[in-house]
Amino acid sequence: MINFRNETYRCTSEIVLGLISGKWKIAILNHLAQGPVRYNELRRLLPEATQRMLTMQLKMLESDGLIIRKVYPVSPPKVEYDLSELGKQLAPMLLMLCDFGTTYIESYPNEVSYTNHKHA
Amino acid sequence: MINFRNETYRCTSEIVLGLISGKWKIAILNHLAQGPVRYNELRRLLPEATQRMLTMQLKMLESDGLIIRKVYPVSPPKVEYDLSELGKQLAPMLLMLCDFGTTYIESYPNEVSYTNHKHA
DNA sequence: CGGAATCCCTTTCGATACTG
DNA sequence: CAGTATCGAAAGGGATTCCG
Repeated sequence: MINFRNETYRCTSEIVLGLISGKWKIAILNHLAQGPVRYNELRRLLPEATQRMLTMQLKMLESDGLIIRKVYPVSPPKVEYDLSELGKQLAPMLLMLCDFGTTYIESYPNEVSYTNHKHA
Repeated sequence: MINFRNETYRCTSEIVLGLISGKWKIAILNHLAQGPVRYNELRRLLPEATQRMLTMQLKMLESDGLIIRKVYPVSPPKVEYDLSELGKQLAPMLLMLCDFGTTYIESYPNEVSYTNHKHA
């Protein structure tokens, strides 16, 4: 058994699930993989995320050490989010998750469909 | 965008998170990786899981096609759970999750401790 | 033996409005 | 520009009891 930050886990994989589980975390990490992004640009990239949720997910990713929040002391304010070194190491794992997901849905072809956008 | 079973996803990895997120799913899958297990043996292996939760997680894994529930029409009843072919394909991915988890907690050595068991 | 049913609490998430 | 604050709904999970 593993005790980490006052929680008990049976496998380190359970810790990782906690790191990336959250409505927008994967989407955020995938965007940051292309390079640093400003807050409002993230809002534009994830139009269905409420401001509250986006901020919450960013705060969790930051406090878990996966991303870095950089504040530029200018006016108007400028805040940029970027992957940390730890966050960059996530890449191959996220890729495997995608790969299995793709394999998985191919087992259920008539339950899948694709759309370019979903306008709320 | 991907539509799968009436849900919208931005990446197939988000689907996978849904498959394995749940209090006991990882633990169940890890045990089943050693071979088929009966219901009450799972209860013994996961003493902290309530009967209700264990049953719920098993039902989800089964309806998602990752495990197979085999009922033997004998008395007393005998039910065995086993990995499906899809479930067996999870192995390398789960291993990567473990690996990243191990790497991750090594970045925070003084927030980790280990115990053999946790007796409720 | 292998569950299902009920009740309740906690966490997560959405909608909306406001701010330095 | 980049957030907070407040309220309430929904989903996840625990405790307990009952059943074929």
